[in-house]
Amino acid sequence: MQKKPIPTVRRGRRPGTNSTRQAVLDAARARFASDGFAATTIRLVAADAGVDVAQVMQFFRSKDELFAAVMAVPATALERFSTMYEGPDEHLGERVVRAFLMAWEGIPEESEPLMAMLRGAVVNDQARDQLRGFIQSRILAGTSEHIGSDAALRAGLAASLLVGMVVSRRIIGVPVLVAAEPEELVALIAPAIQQILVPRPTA
Amino acid sequence: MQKKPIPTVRRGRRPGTNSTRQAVLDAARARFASDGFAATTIRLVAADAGVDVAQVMQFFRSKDELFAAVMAVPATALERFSTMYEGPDEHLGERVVRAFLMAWEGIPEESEPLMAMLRGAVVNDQARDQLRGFIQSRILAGTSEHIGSDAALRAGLAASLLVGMVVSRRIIGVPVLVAAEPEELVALIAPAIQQILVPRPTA
DNA sequence: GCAAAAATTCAACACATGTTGATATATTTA
DNA sequence: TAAATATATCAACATGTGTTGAATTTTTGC
Repeated sequence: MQKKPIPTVRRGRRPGTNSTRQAVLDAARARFASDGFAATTIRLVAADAGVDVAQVMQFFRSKDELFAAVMAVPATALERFSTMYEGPDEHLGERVVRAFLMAWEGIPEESEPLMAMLRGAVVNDQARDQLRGFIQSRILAGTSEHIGSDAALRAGLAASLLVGMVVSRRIIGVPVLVAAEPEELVALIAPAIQQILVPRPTA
Repeated sequence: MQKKPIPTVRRGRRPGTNSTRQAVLDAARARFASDGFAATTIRLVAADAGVDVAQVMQFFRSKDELFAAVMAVPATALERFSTMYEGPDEHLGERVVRAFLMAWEGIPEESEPLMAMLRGAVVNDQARDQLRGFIQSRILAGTSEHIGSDAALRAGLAASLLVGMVVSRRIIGVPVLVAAEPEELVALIAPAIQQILVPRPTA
């Protein structure tokens, strides 16, 4: 008797260095960003990463923790966000709009977690909490000196409107918005945001 | 031998008039609006309506068709929408913002289908298509005379921003926006929308 | 060198979901 | 009144999902 005829895939640990965990995380990030939380199945992520399903559970303990790991990344993206508020002047609106567009349309490593958060916010508490915090504090953090007593409302409002733009462009896929050049969008939206953030007429 | 001891619930058709179909539709509208498409199960809708699961399938043939039936209603809400553009003048932005707020915060029969559309748009093609059409054409339809060559982009953009406001207020639940009075929101956003819709400075 | 730990696959469970078929009662139609 | 149709319940199936446990191989720590 011979051994098993053709062991299609070897069973145990594979030789060499193991980069599987990162592969799983990358696959998950892409899936959560493009398919949303509910439609992303662990089996699909595993297949994308070329790994068994149980591996995903081994590294990250549950689907929720995998999602948390994916969304932990935006912390990086958000730092870059903050620096974009430096240089206080009357072009605040323009800088804010640019920051949003760049954050959501930059390199996948940074934009995908944001998309995952956005898509997930409808179904997943974790994502909704994170997005809520993002909307409420992101602009306010960088501009508190500029605005008056209703600063929080104005900042939250501005962020909300910009989230609407991103949603329409990246999730809903409204043709005119998808087709528009980023600079075209900046030119149209910046004055509006400026007007919301800075009480006085555009100056 | 007696008959069955206690037939807890009678089996066949019940006497009198049947309002079940409407009850199911109402329950579905409320569920889709508050829980979204994926999280709304047919069993839950049936329970809300006090009906067996199979009834739901009997009346509407599938979950998708039930959702379609729910979203067919906004046609009504959208007519009301159109009339709000009458009276062309420089307060266009204000009227548009008010129209959005009223549509999404009015009576449940009209606002719930819109919420269902919004929540569903992330997961369901049907909802996404409808929302896309809504964003692209709703404002444009009532304002084409006012704006210039890039009318479509400006209209789509304005609608997108307003959708962002509704999403933040009704779905994400951003505290400052939830707490704000509608008129407060109108006062802050209207000038911004006006500026986007009408190229010239606010006049 | 050897035992413990880590990485990997396979098989299966438990559960929820959309959907269907059989059956029973009421209403409507012929 | 008899047949056809509409409304209602129940039980079950097929499928997909997150999750778990056992088995197998490699690497690592002592």
